[in-house]
Amino acid sequence: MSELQEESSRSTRDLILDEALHCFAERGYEGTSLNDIAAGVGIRRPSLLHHFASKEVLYGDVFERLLSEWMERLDTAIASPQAGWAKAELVLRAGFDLFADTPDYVRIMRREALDGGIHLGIDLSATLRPLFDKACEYFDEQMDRGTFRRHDSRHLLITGYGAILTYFSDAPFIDGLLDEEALTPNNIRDHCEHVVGFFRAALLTD
Amino acid sequence: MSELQEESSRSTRDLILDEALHCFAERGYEGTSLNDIAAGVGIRRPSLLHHFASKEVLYGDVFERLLSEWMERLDTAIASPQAGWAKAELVLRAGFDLFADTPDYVRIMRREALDGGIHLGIDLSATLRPLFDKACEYFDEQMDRGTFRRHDSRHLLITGYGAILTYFSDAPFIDGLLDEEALTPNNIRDHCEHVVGFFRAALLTD
DNA sequence: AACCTGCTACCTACCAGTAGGTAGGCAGTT
DNA sequence: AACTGCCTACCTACTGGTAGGTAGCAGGTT
Repeated sequence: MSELQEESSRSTRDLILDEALHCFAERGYEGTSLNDIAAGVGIRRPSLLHHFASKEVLYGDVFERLLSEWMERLDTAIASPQAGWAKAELVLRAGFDLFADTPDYVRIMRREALDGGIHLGIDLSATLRPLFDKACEYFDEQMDRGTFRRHDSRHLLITGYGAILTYFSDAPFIDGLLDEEALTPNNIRDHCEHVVGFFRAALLTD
Repeated sequence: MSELQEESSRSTRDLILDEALHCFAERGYEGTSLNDIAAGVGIRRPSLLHHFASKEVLYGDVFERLLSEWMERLDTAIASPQAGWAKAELVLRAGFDLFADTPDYVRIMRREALDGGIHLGIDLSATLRPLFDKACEYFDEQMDRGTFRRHDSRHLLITGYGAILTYFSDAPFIDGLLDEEALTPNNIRDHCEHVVGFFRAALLTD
């Protein structure tokens, strides 16, 4: 029953989610008005509020979609049967691809990290914590058996998180430093290769 | 003449600048109202606007103070007579100390990088560009003479920028990952040591 | 000493504009 | 008849900014 209605309803819902994601990523939670989002979709604000009870709820739904998509893609990368440096490199590249594919997610994520998650009902760190812990275990294991040079695994992961995320989140700023667009496919690839090489140099002793 | 008047005037001005820095760092440009700042100082909004022509001007002045302080401290670190890895380590540690001393500056800086500098009259990248280029030259030189392992100096610097800045800007988020406060003196020192060790491992071949 | 002038720092009261959110109506589908 | 998706019209709260007034202090004139 009402398959078409649900179809069209979900479609509008998704259009709103898409536009909201883009606006929130571009200008932040406070910097984005419901009018902006509604206008981007081509409807009026009250019509938007027909689909989402409030601005907060909309923001939460945007973030939920982000997290589920990221978790899914990262989970498959982490579950790969590789081992040693090959696996670390694969996850690193998967993260890079993920961020390159979803730059708006990166920026909204960074804004949320900056604000400490005040706009979210959920606890962001707690959601990502299992992945973080699993990664820690992996690095500790590798370092115990001498495959990797010894580092503090938790700080190592935070350093990696910052190094990768920043290139995408601060792209406008980096544009000015490089005198060219940071987010062209070529430059993204270059930076990816650099980060991979940098981490290999820091972790492998050969 | 009127030395006392100027004294008290500058004092209020500075109180406003301090409070504005903190509010803008905490909640961003749009998330901060002039009422918030005025209330923090203990005056009314119109009185605040007596000292600063507009919200934009106030924000610009806050940022100007930030930049001049950062540039000054970094300049002296860069001008040190050290060489090779010792100099890189010294600048790295100076940057760490600088950020640890001024966490509000870091957060407002990161917000500005995220937004691409739309709130600022000045071009942020252009201001920091000379330092960036000088650092690039230095690394290139070291790599040419074989002191450092070969990396792309520009991407290397961006990686370093992200790795250091993130620890401070995303502190609330990192708190949740570490299960302890990221910005305690002990944890800051630990992360600094980690980053220094990580960069040494990546750059030195010994 | 008493007075006037000019200035700074602050105030209350108000402006137009915009924010998020609600009420109620209308057209089309089922 | 009931429901959906969207609309216009409206509300209250708050935004940045302005108008106009007041208290207090400095310097000069009388």
